[in-house]
Amino acid sequence: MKKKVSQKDIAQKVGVSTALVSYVLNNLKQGRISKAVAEKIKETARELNYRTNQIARSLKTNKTFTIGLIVADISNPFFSSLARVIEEEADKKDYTVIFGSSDESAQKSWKLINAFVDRQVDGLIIAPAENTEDNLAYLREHDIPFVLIDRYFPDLGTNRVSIDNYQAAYIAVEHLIAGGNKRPGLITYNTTLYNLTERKRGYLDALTDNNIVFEKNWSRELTTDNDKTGIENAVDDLLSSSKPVDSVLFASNILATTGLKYIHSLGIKVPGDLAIVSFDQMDASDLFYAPLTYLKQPIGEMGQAATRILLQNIEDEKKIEEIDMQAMLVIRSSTLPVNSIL
Amino acid sequence: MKKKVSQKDIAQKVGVSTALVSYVLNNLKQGRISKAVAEKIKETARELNYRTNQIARSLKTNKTFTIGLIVADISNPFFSSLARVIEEEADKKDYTVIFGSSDESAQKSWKLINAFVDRQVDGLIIAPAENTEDNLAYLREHDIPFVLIDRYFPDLGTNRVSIDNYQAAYIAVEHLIAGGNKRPGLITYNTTLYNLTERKRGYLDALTDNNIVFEKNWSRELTTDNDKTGIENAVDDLLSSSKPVDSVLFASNILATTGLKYIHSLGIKVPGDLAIVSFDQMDASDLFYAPLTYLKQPIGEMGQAATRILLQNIEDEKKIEEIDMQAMLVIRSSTLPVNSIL
DNA sequence: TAATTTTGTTTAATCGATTAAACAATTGCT
DNA sequence: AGCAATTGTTTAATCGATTAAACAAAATTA
Repeated sequence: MKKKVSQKDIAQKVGVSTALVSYVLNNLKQGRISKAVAEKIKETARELNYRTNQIARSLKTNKTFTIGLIVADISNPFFSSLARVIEEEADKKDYTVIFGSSDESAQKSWKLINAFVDRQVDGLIIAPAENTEDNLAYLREHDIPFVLIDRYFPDLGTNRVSIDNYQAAYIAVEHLIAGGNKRPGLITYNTTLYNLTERKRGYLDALTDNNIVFEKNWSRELTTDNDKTGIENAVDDLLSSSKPVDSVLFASNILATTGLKYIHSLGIKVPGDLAIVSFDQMDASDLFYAPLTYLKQPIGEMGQAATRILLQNIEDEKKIEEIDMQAMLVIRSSTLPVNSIL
Repeated sequence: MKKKVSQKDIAQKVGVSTALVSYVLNNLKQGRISKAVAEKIKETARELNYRTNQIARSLKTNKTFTIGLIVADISNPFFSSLARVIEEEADKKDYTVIFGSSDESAQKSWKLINAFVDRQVDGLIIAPAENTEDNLAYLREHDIPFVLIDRYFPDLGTNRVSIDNYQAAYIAVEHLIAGGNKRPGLITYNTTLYNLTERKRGYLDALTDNNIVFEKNWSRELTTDNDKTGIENAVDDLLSSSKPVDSVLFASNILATTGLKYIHSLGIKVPGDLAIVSFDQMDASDLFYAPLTYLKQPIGEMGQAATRILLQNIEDEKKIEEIDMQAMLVIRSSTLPVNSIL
């Protein structure tokens, strides 16, 4: 095997010190170095296929040009789309991304953060799991820049990029009500994650503001592991009460996909028997006979903003940015007004 | 901010040399070190919240416990699912994954490989783009272990994990023919990537072996950028000839999703007017009135195998493994026999 | 011409860990 | 007691780059 070429090798071949090699390859000390020597060094570097050892450089410069990305699950299309955008934005500034999935577990989260910090990442983009405030406090104490994405802790005042989930859920439910639905249900997760509590709050307030009295069995909160039977039971619950819901808001793409498959298998007519709105884009529903009305998150902009903020924090200013974006309600057949159906 | 704690800090506090600290923290020189000192060092490390600087360690040990993952597009569910598995397997052995999307471009691929190698990754898992044989030759020359996934170059004899694409396409087309279809079409990519040429070969051979003479306008090859109009035109082409196809095999999940949406919008009945088989699992079609018959790749096992082989190659043996797995034909309504429909 | 600047390059410390080799102090053996 | 083996710890080199500071030679200035 070809063993790795170091600056020392170049220095020896050209007959100069390694300092000079370093200066030339980094275009430093511009006015000082003789053009001839500089050229010879560059040429030799090319010739030997020299590549700088980033590990060595990082040790000295204390900069790795690497950022860590922690999401709940990289195989979830929402997060993998974010990852794609983040990767691209990072790449533009020559940063590389290392990633990990927390599975919504505070413990895994902590493990990942440590693994990344041990690797001296320059910063992190995190979709934080529940009860990970201490993780963030740790990062803060150690002056490691980070940006939260999707969820956040309103009390912490950290960098963050998210949508206004209250508002999103609110308009979704208003839309359902406007369409003639009198008993909108909610299927969400049992969690204190802010994005989801906000979704629930938006749902409840939309009911109240429209003079609808919320009934306890209109809503179900599931474990975050997206257990299929759990979701199916929740659907059953909402539909089997004596006064079943006439519409549902699903609080995530996975809930909606799984729930919809089940609803479909039960032969329930959408939107006739049940109107449906979901969070997040999903290919899955484009082919359903009644494409779902959904809340579209601006994933591209979120990823770009998060990366921009992180890199700014890394490179210089320590200004904290809290960015709220708007989700867009994309109206399709799954919520066609009840009247227009009959 | 709390500045970082090094072994030196521990050494000073305890009053010993850094060598001793290193030995203790790595559980080396077991019999030699006095229990008391060892305990004190460990305790002080805990107390100071010491974390080892992996960059420094890597420089010395020439090992980063990092692997690079290069796929065509991390936001493609096929690849993000693979990524998830790889991440988990890697994590079990304390490896971290850095990733990048090549967009099927040899140039981006090369850029990514260099970025990763500069960061001294211990190895790579790659879904190689077209014309990247030289990239792989480079890795080989430099003794950097890698495993190809999904696609490979049969002449190179590298580590690889893939399915038998010829066989997969073959059984899919046989299934179409057995169902009464006489003019199966193919929508695939215009590429020399082995997995796709194999799919085409399987398609053609299945026709021949069943005494069906392939006609040129049964198949379309598209650019790998998954351009929507391109896909729609291809569907138009296959369906608009004087003797249109009666069934289609889509060579990827994206082609199938996009194609199916279009077919649906045209009001074409599946499988009545057109039977459909696609490669790869897609939520998207579960909700279609005729769930698609598809070729299911064993993503979990592929990811596990790839990671296992890579780590083995990294840690010791240099044995080359070429693994072919089987895709499973999952038969659903989109290919119900023509007769049973009429 | 002597003193000063400028130009071109080298020296050597450093980043934070690892680790072979050296060393000193005990302990064991005969 | 005398020598070897064992135990406990330190010294110092090293990984590959960066970079402040030193130095020597050439060019400029007075």
